[in-house]
Amino acid sequence: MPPDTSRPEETRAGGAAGGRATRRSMSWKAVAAKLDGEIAAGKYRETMRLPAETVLARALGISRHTLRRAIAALEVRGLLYCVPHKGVFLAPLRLSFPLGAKTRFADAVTPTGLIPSGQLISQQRCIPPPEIARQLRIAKRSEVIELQVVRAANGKPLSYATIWLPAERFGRIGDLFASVGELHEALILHGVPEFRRSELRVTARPASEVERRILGLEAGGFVLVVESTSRDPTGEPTHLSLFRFGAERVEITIEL
Amino acid sequence: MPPDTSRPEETRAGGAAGGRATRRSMSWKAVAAKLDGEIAAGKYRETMRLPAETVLARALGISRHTLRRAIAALEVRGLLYCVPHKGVFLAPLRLSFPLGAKTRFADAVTPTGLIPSGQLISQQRCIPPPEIARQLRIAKRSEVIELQVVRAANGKPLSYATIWLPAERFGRIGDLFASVGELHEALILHGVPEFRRSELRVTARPASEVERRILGLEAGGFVLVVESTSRDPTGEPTHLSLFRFGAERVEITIEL
DNA sequence: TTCTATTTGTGCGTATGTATT
DNA sequence: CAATACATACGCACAAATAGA
Repeated sequence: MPPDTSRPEETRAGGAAGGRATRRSMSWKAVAAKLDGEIAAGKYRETMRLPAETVLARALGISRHTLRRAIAALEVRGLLYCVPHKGVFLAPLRLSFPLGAKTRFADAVTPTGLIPSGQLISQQRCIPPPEIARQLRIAKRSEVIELQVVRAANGKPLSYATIWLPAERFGRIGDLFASVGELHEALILHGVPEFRRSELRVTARPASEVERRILGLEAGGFVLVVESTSRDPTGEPTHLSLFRFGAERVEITIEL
Repeated sequence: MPPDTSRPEETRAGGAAGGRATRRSMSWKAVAAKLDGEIAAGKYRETMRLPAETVLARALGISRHTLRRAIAALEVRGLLYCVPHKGVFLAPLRLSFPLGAKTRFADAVTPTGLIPSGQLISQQRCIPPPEIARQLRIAKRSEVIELQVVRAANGKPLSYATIWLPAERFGRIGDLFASVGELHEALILHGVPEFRRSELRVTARPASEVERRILGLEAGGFVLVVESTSRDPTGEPTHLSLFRFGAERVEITIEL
């Protein structure tokens, strides 16, 4: 992007950022701050393309170099993103998704005023991959219930989750989930009054075709993958869940 | 993908997966399990391209349809990834990066046998964006120290972090960091015996040009962004850090 | 540059075993 | 019992993108 420097930010403060104005035009920092303010004030809309660099630079009375330096700074902060030969776009607002030891999906979504919903896409009883069995601390060839759940806010799909539970203990979890529409409630009906996530593993990777279709992502989209193990009060693993979020739509917040 | 169903997995077990073998060829599940085992056993190497679908299907004695169904299942689990018209590749192993309330970078890397290093790229004193000031609970126009740090394992860049600290309290943090090479130590020398991360915010987005260059990512690469606020024992925010990881290289694990 | 071979993505038609109605 | 629905599996064919000559 900026061919004018090999460093991400300048090494020393210097410049004409805040001091006396000995130059007529703005420093790249002033430009970045100005654009930052305009974005915060809502001048540009979500995912909207900004004016072409030449146009915007002329409007601000600065060189294209300076503008590009400012844009690069905002891009690193995640406010803008650049698509080569197409333009500069405003990064989409992300739905903040709190994920703590006890968070339920509904708790995460309702504060935003959106209406949460959970739908069981499929359930099946099967022998899990060895890694899943290990994490659930069950025998290698014992069965699990595998649930596929899509959760949405205001009808727009937010996450696509696969959840594994020991079949011996949670034989009817699928039907219970289907009737109450919440994993938390279904587990209570199964005799687990409380459970806690004990560990989270977070990665990001390109979305598969299935994930793109379910989450409504376009080609080249990424998913944010959150895997977690939950345990009942005795420390026994109750279930393992693999959440996939459209990366550009959410921000996951974790309380420590 | 599989045009034979609108669902990601079949709803019921059914099929001829485990039962008596009345057919000669394997079910797609058996194929997935076989490939899973071969991958776990190390038959294919990291990021290696698998044989072409036609070749692999013939070798396994199944149709290309069945093979594709199995590949789709493994792709959703993150073991493989497909690049259109190029091939199917083994997903790269990820460096697990534990990020808890008190984790230090060195603690995260040393168990792997890799040699950690941290390099201060730049430091500067400046007025931060309003959002940063708010999170640090300092006056809107008071100064902060902004550090740019690249951390590497065995010389390969792992993370690129921007760290903001109140300038009034941590005026010499940059020089201290440069001499000891660890933020934790530098903060101790600044009179902060202990600090804890109180909250994490995790997102993923396309890497900017700067990030690609620093982290050595290729075009189209994604960064996993982890933002966290740390506080001293009195609850006063000490610093705010913005970590960027090459998404395909790491897995972040969080103890709750 | 154009041409070609390779490879994945997608669609259709058909057959079969299992489960439900 | 039969009729139906469905997941599964196979073969063939073509489109679209890529890589190399």
